Amino acid sequence: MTDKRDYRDTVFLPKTDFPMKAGLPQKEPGILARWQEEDIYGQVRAARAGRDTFILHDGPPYANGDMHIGHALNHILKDMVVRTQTLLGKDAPYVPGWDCHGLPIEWKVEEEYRKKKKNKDEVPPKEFRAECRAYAQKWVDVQREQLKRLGINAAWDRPYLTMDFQAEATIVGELLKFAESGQLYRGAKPVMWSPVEKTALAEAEVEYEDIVSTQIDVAFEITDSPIAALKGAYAVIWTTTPWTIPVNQALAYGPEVDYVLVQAGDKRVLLAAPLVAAAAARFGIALESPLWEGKGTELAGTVARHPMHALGGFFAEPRPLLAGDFVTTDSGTGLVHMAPDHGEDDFALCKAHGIEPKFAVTADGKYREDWGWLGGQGSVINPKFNAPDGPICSALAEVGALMAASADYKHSYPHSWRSKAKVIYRCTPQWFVPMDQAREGGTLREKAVAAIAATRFVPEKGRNRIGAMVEGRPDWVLSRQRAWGVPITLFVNRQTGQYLADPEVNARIIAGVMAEGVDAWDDERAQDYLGDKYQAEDYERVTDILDVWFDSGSTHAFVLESGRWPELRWPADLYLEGSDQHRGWFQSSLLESCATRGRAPYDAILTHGFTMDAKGLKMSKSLGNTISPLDLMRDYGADILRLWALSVDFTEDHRIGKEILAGVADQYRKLRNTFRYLLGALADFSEDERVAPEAMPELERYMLVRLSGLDSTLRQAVADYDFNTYVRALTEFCNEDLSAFFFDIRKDSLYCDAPADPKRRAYRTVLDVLFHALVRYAAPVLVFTAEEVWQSRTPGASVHLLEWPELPAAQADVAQWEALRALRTRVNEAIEPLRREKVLGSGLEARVTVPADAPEAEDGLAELFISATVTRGQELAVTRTDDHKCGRCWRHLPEVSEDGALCARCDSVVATLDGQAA
RNA sequence: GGGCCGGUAGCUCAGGUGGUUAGAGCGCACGCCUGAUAAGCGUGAGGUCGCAAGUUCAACUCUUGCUCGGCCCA
Repeated sequence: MTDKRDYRDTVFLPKTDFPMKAGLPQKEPGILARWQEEDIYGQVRAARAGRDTFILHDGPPYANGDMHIGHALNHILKDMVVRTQTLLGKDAPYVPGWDCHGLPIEWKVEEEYRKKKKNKDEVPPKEFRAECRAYAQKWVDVQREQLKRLGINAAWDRPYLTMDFQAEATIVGELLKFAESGQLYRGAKPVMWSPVEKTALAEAEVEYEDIVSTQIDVAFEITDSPIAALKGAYAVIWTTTPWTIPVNQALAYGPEVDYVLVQAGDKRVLLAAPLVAAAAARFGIALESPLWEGKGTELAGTVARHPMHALGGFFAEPRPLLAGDFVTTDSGTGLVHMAPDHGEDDFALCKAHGIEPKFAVTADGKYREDWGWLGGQGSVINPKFNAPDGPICSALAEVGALMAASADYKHSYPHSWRSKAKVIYRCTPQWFVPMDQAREGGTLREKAVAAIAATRFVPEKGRNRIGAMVEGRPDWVLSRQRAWGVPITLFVNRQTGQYLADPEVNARIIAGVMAEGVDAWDDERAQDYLGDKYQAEDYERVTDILDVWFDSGSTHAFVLESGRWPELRWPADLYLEGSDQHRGWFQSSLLESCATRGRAPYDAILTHGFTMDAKGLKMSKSLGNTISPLDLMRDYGADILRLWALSVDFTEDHRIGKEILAGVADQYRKLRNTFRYLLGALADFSEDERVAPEAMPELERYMLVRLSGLDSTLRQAVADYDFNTYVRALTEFCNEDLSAFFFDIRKDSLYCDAPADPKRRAYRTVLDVLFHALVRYAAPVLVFTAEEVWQSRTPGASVHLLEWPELPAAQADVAQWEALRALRTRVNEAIEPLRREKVLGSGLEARVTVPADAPEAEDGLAELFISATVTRGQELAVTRTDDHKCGRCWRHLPEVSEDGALCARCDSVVATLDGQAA
């Protein structure tokens, strides 16, 4: 025994084939293929059949283009919700969907036509819609594969599409519920209108860009006023849209604004006092001291006339000065010209005074042929048309009404986001849902506000955001003058202007759309739908289509309620989308459902922020800072992307970039190694080895208590949808409690104690408990890695069928252990200087003296400190031990006769092993 | 331009109702181990808590303004 024997082969080291290096980009597709082959989604459904359900209703992404980082984040979060609920034992089905109608797809198809020099208007609508349908289907298929790759567990072979005939029929049915209950009206209203696309645009279809416009000052002669000084003077208005002057019908002043009358050359002009200097600069003449001053309210009853009054007719009518709260002294003259056809404020103010819009500008942006001034001319968005030397300004100059004109006003102006062309406000007949119509149970607005109060918001601030929007929003404009969408299936009586709301007719319409889709709404079938009671020639068949937000706002009806997905139910437990959807889907669903069912289609709303680049700036193609989830999955793997999404504070805007991903990858490696250690340390573990918690050493029992603490933290995090806390708690537990503490201390026992030693058996029992808990905790996050870990120990059924772990109850003196861990930290601090001085290297060489009143550990402090002998004395001190080093366990113990000899424990273990070998 | 939200160490995040030297993990530096080894352990250095005023005995925490960024709207 005196020869220096190498005891390496008597030490029980961890044994595993589980690789340290993940190789996720290569490995994940294989796991995915197996899940698909074995129908993992169906297996989970079967495993949870009959349990309480948790319904997350998927908000449909638009079927246009590749998956981007926002889609990835959103779907990872949804998958995390579904998987954690499933882990908790709920039946949480997930039916994905896509939004398929709408302008962007239509535009893409038109673009194809333009490339082929084909005119869209020559293509039969039916054919055009078929191409839109095919285009949408193509991107549904592309996005489906991309989302699958993220490891999202969903009913990928049974998604919902808003263009399914059943969906289209349900949307029509929902619209007709509005009709039958009288919650629709046809009105005229200025809406955003694109003269290029000849259609009304939704706010979402408009973007703002800086442009330079012509600004003009126009003098309106005052013909009558209670203030004598104003008669014969000129009210001067300022505008950046000269083309609206031919449609002017009134002027507006601010009631609280101070006005002055000043001499401007040969004219006396009226304008706001604070703006005199700026106006003088534009006019290029001095504006002399006031001839009159007064408050806006004094201008009531003042009447002016249009500069082109000589044209007679419309232009000869009086232009009253009206009080408008929206008038400010920020710019212009403090007097605003009103064209109710072309501005929201204008429309509202004029309507209140009985002045109706004139519909002077046609769909393509020209004045209609019979218009008294500039009839047939335009387009009104053309800069030359509006220029200081253009037809409008020239005519105004001729009659001496143009005070100033210059093409130099820089401002932000709305443009169509597809054509990039300028848009205008234009009054057109549109279908509306009234927000404030008095009804049983309150107005739609009141119902929506009440529904918001009854909904849970995570984070809570979302309530305020959608609440403010609903309280302030105007009536819902439902109609679009486009081709690719669900038709507004209404018949309007040509005599009365009333739409038909006959349930029998409506039932036939719905049946028609169910059978043939939106193509069923055509003239040829009008009489079939109307039946015997009505004559087709008496009715106008509405040809507008529905705002796509009405489509998506109806998903709850055709997905949750229809029975086509029997695993679902109405209402949903949760809607989960980006915070932009407070204006979008959350709201359209809320309004649709409140109007037809009196409550929200969801119990809770979870929102996430947006993903910025590494510097916190938004991603855009023009900045070239976009990061594609497809690239990330190729380079890092889906599990890394998932870990990133679940590590950041998704409720706010958050960042992604190289450094951040490197950090996430480090975090991943640590988790992976924890599992690798568990697998290796548990090699050949069998049930015979298991020890009851009561029979375990204190350290093992303490670790079980720590684990149950982690368990509570994770459960709470799931309940709060606080995934950042979930991931952080999990990794910190692995790092601090396990790797740096428990595993490190018990290394000696695992390696050197006899397999049958009660301490080692207890340790391995706890490792087994840890394994089963941690692999489940990790499964919703690292879906691929958890499966790889699980399969490597227990090949067969998927880890994703398992339920939340049940932990053995254990007792430990936690306060005592906290004191011990604090002491351990102080000992480590004390060892460090000796390392610097090369007095010792390994902590096993440290002889530690602790204060007499220091806490004691069951198996001694040396084991806890991973040090040599520990004694008690006055204060904490460390010296190098005099004891010799055991040749097997490397501990320095008094009983070891010389370096390389064995300690009592090792001697016994080796003897047994030698005996077995012999 | 308006509404709402956010800006804590290199990174990701904690910091009830204002109260001693602002915390964690990772990364980094230095060191230990070489029987979890492209692993494990230890120690340490990093922050004028976006900026500026104000309220207060006391502010990362309250108020105002500014700034940067974001979403929505105009």
